[in-house]
Amino acid sequence: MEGYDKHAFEPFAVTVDLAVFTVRAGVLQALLIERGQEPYAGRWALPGGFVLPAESAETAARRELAEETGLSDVSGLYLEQLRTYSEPDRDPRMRVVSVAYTALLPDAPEPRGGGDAASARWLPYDGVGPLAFDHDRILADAHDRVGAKFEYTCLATGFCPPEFTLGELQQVYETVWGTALDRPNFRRKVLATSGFVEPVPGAARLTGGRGKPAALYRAGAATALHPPLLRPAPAPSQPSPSPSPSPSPSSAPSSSSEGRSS
Amino acid sequence: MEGYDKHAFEPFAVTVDLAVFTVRAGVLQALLIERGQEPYAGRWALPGGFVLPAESAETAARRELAEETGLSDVSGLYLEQLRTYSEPDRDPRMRVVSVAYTALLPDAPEPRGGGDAASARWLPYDGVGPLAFDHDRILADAHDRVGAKFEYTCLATGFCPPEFTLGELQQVYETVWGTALDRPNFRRKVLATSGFVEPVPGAARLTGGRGKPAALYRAGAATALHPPLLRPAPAPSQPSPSPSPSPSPSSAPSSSSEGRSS
DNA sequence: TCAAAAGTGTTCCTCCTACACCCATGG
DNA sequence: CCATGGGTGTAGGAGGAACACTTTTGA
Repeated sequence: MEGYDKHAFEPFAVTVDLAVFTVRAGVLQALLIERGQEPYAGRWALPGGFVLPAESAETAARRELAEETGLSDVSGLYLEQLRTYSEPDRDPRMRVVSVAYTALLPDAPEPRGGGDAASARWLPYDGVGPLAFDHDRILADAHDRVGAKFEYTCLATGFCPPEFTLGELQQVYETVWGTALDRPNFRRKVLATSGFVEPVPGAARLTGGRGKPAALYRAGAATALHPPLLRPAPAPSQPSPSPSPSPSPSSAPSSSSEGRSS
Repeated sequence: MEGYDKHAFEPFAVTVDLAVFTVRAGVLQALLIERGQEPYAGRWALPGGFVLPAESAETAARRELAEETGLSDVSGLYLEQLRTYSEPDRDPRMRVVSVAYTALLPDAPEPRGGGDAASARWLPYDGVGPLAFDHDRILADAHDRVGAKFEYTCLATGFCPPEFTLGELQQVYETVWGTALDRPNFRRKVLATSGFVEPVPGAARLTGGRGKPAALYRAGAATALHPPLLRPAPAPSQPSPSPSPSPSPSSAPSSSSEGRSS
């Protein structure tokens, strides 16, 4: 087991793949690029690239994220390793082991990638067609993980701009989970968790013209939620999403993705 | 980004490292091997090895697990990918990217490795000296993850033999968490979660001579815990008698991992 | 008869849920 | 004025923590 020899074995390529999410107008969107070459030419795929010899996978992920989004400063963004995908046949050309990362962006600028990405675009997560390679599974795994982490971490503020209202934060939760939440209770839970959000003194914003102006908040220093903010249990037998009529025409509840992989 | 060329880049070695735990006599133990060569000669390290060209990382992990433990059938064991460690300097000899896995064994046989392991042994997790490479961090990450998963999965039965008593299951929890639990409440929680354990009809075992014989249970089919079995909040070093919101923000007890990267 | 460990019951308190209700703003 | 969305209050219930208590065994 100690016989290291740099070229005694078939070389592995090590890459990173990025599952980048944003919430815009109540819709969960993923950053995807269109492939120009075989295999999977014309299909959408996750952004990513090779890990360079002198950098860690996380450094590579952050570099790729900056290239694909065109953002100059990605240091404040949430970026977390998801898991590694290593099936021998996941890339038909050669052996590629890919370390997948999940990233969250606030209401997103158009990618307009400064990098080598052919055409990077935000696409709605629901109904995104079959992706190249095993990227469907990676994206679904990332979504599951984000949804689960919403329950017991302060992750959701990663989808929000620097200053946001509690209504916007709630909409982030509802979009990612695909369920409606009770506004008064959501409000109390968030405010009761010290360090989740902190008020911006005196500031308020008109939220779409009508209605009372909402107070503004910033993300706090906390990273964990004690106690957790559990999502409502899905109705077991009958998957009808909402028994009560929701007059809001915006986001369809999108009863997708309640199957954990792994 | 599409320029694949098998030898155009410095080759990466891809390995798996195994964090294998067991609970014996109320002590959490980890499977370690003693290194015979530089670097880190004489130090303890995690078992592991190269991923072969035709196998996935998970297959490699299962193969290594069988080799190091000497068990012929490792198909029923819990084995889960932990995360990937890819710092460029984590192995001084060459670039090695390692996919770490966590495995759980019931009260363990001596390793008596049939494989190439120099000397594999169970060592108590607490006070295990500095390990080779970054294996300290991997082992600590694995421990954190196992502890966290105990809260919302049925993982703990992976430490138990095929038939076990609730007292033994509770001792597994107490050993991994390092806290004492209330026996009546623990019992109720476990039995209230359908599919966590199922009784073995009519069977009972004398647990150490004295005391009433305990009923025996098998692991059930469930894999998730709803609602979760939360571990008691670590006692704050500063007991604040006031129920008013005293901002004690930090209180990150030990979690050496799993933070937001900034 | 005592110690030890399994198993049961009960009380109190916290948190979650669900709604009802008031406040501010634009049309 | 009313529709819309922000913000507050409150009653009921489910679940957890703490602890008293009974049962069954070996010494």
